[in-house]
Amino acid sequence: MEILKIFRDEAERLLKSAGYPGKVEEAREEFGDFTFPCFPLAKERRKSPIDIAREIAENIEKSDYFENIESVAGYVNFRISPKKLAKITLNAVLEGRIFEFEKKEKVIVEHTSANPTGPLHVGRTRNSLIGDSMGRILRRYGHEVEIHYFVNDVGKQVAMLLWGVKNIRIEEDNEREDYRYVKYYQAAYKEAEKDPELEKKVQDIIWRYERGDPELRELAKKYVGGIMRGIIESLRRINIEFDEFVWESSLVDKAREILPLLRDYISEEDGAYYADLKKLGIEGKEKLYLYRSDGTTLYPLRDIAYHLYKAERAKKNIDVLGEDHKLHFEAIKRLLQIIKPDAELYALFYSFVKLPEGKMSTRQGRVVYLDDLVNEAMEKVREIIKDRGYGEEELERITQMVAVGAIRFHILNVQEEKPMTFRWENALSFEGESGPFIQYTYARASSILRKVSWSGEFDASQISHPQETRLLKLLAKYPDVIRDAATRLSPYLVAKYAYTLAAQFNQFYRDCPVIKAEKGVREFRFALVKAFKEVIKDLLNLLGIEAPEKM
RNA sequence: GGGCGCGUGGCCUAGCAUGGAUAGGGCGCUGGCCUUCUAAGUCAGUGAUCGCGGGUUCAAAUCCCGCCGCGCCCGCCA
Repeated sequence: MEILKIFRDEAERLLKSAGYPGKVEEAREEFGDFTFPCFPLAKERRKSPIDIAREIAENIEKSDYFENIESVAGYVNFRISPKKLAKITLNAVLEGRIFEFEKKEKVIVEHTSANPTGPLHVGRTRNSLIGDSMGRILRRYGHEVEIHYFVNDVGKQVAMLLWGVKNIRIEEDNEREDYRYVKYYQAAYKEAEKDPELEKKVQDIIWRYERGDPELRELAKKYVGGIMRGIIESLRRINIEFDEFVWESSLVDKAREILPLLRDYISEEDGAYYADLKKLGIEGKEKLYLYRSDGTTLYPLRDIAYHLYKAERAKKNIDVLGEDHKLHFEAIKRLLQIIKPDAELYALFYSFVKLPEGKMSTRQGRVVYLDDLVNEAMEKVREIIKDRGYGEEELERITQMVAVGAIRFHILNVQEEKPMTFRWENALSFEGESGPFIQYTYARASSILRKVSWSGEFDASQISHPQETRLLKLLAKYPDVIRDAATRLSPYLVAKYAYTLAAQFNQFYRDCPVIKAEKGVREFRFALVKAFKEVIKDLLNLLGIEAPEKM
């Protein structure tokens, strides 16, 4: 239910009946809510914009949707009636209608899909958080959403890991599996630097693994499976879960089957096959190899097989991908659509999280692991709330919520394609534009409602304070924000809005006493606080952040 | 070299898709506000040639062209 559209439509209806049909725009607050710039009309009407605006304002019909319509410097400004707004908005929120969107289609969101060669680091986590939040937003928007992780157990990286497991002896301690096994991977790469022959041995592992070599499958089950368990555990700590894990090795046969379907676009070279991207209208690369001359498949082919698998299950597919995948994605999409022309495939690209000293790399051990970030954040939160008289269990619970809130918000609050540099002091900031700020605001609202008993009745005409109106106007934007985030595939829009809304509530909180307000006003404010609480809780949920009643 | 993305106060960031009225926030720094619903809050001050140069327009951070800087991609890796 889009609330502002009701007012926008009314403004445009009034303009039309005044003889000046057109679109209104959002106005800066000091001028009103909607504005109609008259400059473009000046030429055709042979009048100055100022006169046109004045004429409209003088002749326009009155409406109880607007408390004021006036002309200022060539603009016609409309100011929404607070009473009308309060009535529509509060009812929409409190009856839950504001959260309802049209039922849409099935969507698969694939995210993270990190190589299972070691623990998850913060660089990769941006992918996970964007994907997870995107999934939540699409679900809220009415889609039936399924979240996928594509487990890359076939490629060279995993072959390196397995080579390491077989050939390098490492003292294992009691660390979690992902931390234990990554050492084989790192050691194998060190070995590869010294020994150029290793490349061949790894190719042999790839070949045998693809053909289902039992010993290698067994090893992969233990080591790749173990690392995956670690990654899943790390992600679970920050509220991320998946509906389906698709193992790449399970798609090798399917990958071989689809090769002939692409035959018109494929050429052979020494027994290897590649797609001619130029012929497909894709710039940046000529030959995309799909099949090695030794008879093993290459990642692009397996990826097409996977996308075909997904396209058969859902009309719409969204991949969350690092910026390095742009060309690959274009190619995959074209090739997929040759096989299945009605497949709808979209990508949500993001830039890497770097360290001040450069790109994160598991191979080189230059990383900040997600678990370390979570641990640090928890320690810092614990330090802040340890003397607030919470019981042990509650303290741990709040600590966890706030720490995760800080991390998730920090990463989600930036436009996805903007490069990010990880800095501890920023990631662990709990003040200002941060997750804990919003959670704290939620706790304040909860605290008010906890202290009163209220029948649920209220009178919207009791609206009296500008801060009440401001808060309502922002609440009324909720449906537009969700629609934008869902259609533009941009979770950060939700993060920005959540912060703005919380900040607005804090101003209301400062200026408008609720519990001590006189009868009538008090009930109206209860309703407003309750509405804010509902909406901000939903927004936090879309960001994967829990809303603490106390903190 | 070609392609894609990013460039906004000391630092981080919104606005750019759909051009409009003094470019919003946050961090930092300075100074206020707890006898009233949680001070993880709030108020005031500080600080911006919107990378550079042209063009289009009544109007450009926003659109177009050229250039510069940074990142990413251009592999029988994934």
